[in-house]
Amino acid sequence: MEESRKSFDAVDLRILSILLKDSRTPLHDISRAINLSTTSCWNRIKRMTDCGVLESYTVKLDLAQLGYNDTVIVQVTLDSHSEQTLYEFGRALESIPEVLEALLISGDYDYFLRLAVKDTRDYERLLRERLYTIPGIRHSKSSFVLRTLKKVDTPLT
Amino acid sequence: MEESRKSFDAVDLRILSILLKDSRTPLHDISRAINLSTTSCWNRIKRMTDCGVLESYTVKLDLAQLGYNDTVIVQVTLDSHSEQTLYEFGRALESIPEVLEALLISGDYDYFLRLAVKDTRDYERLLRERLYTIPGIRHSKSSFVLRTLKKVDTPLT
DNA sequence: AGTGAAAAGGCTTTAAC
DNA sequence: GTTAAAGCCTTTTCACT
Repeated sequence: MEESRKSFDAVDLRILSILLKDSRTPLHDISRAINLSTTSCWNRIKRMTDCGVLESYTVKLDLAQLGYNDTVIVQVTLDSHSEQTLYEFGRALESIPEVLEALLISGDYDYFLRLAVKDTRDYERLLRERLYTIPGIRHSKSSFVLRTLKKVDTPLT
Repeated sequence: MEESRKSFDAVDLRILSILLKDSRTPLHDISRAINLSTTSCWNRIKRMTDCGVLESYTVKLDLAQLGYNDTVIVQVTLDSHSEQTLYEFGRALESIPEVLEALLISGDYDYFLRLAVKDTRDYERLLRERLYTIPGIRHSKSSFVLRTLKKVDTPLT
């Protein structure tokens, strides 16, 4: 973590794009794809790792095969909007594995939650045992995801 | 892609958990962490790759460093809910890189979109030039993400 | 399913240009 | 920015339990 440059050229982006599709693509293949030596590719990847734009290497999993067949969007309104309440709400959500995403939203001082649940029974249990036990929830509204039209992690193509 | 078993034991999940944190963890380190030979680890990973639960190896990027500082949630209602309209809506969203997520939701026949934008000007441009040009949008409501309390990809710890 | 050990291949560094 | 080469580490295969 030495460099902190924040400019990336088109070649950098092409490398990231390749790594997004398959992070185990050999350097040799990357260098051929973008017409650059393997050493240059390596230096660019190292620079992007050091400056943090390339945060980590990970895997993508099929949640359905792990039993998580449904996604639920829950909109929540809290009683209070103090920093204290927000902090405790965040802490509580952190400890619930099924809460994949929790966003504080402008406008109505609402929260958007995205949950991964096994089925409707699991969803009901989660809401009753884990979510509604969090103090300070004034109101909530759930929507089941019927279809995922698109899901990507970055605007990079 | 030969096997299609859909049962995974605790050891499989531990391997996935390690790969989620760092997909470049050497097999040797994984095997030490779970008390299993490298070959067994390799066989389990291969099995999970073949059956598709381990979809792909990828990287996590820092979107802010790439210039995408803001996230916007857009809720959309369409004029028609026919399969044809849905299909064309999905196609149009597919071609907009900034649309990271598009979900068809139960209840009001609404869509949830999650957009990555550089700033408010970029958001305004995106809405005016790309989103509102899609035919069939009856109504939309935007919310800026003020804070991300939590964001993970799986319920696995 | 499991193991250890050998073979194959990719990563990383260095050096010279 | 380039190529080339060496050493190291990881992945992959194989023979066997």
